[in-house]
Amino acid sequence: MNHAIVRVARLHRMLAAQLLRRVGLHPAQELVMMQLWDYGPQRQVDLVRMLGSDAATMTRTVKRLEHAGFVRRKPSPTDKRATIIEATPASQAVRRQIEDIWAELETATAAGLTPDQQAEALKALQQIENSLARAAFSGPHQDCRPDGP
Amino acid sequence: MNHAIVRVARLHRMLAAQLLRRVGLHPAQELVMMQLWDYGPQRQVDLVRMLGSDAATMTRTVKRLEHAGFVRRKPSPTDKRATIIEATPASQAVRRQIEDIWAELETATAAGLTPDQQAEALKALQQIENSLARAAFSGPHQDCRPDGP
DNA sequence: GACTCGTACCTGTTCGATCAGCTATCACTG
DNA sequence: CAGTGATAGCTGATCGAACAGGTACGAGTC
Repeated sequence: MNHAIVRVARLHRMLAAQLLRRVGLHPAQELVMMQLWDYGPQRQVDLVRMLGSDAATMTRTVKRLEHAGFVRRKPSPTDKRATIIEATPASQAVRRQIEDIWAELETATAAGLTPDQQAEALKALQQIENSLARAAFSGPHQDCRPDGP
Repeated sequence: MNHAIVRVARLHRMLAAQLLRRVGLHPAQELVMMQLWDYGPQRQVDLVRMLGSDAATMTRTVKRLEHAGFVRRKPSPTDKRATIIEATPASQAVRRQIEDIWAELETATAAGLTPDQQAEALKALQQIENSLARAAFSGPHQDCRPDGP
């Protein structure tokens, strides 16, 4: 199963990259945009939390998106540590395209599976996700001892 | 399904990285080693083909593995372009550990699924892999026309 | 032997993921 | 108010993934 997951992951990512290049985005950047479009302006930490990403990665991703003109940053009025990220009006121009790409990806993935099989596969994936999350986050404690002094 | 695949992929990779750090390897490096252990010395192209990776990536991965003492390179006796990669005797010391890690990963992944469900999930993954491969490699042809002159 | 074409590999570059280290701010406590 | 710890964000470094471009060799052709 490991090999299968690795290969599916790579192919899925590769196909996503291929499709996204049409609009000049890289994988992971479109997730940020979709998050912003769907839930409005928010802080980087919120993006990190929602996308399960990393703060350092998010910093650079946002920087690139800002440079490309897709997002804008403004200081939070209530917390001087935080910056609010929002999608620019210009970014709305590609929103539709990205949603189409996402749908195309979904179609390509599900091709060859009956609706029933799709539902089953989705359930299995979610179960696997839960198991992996448990193993990844609580498994390695091993002892719950950081490292001493 | 897209989101599920992305999350599972990330978690799976994260867990693999976590486990592999014990033996000082990074994700993808262990795939090369397992390939070499299972099928013996071979050329880089063969590794690339078997692992579905990229020639450039393989060059650097092999370089790091060589630097770490896990593999050795020797010129092919029959083809002066090619180099043969082989696992060093020293690498055998971690073979068992890596196989254990792989098994642990498999266990963590399958936890929460009955054997029947595992078989179903594996079949679904393979079907998805096929569909994605078709979409990724023959899909973007769009017309099979390179670009003219 | 010179040409051409494909193959095997390397290098440079860009991007995502992650770890470690750093600053600024906030919230809480004495 | 000063001290402390948590939080938000940035930067440097390393590694994998992928693309583009380049070198060296092999095989076939004329």
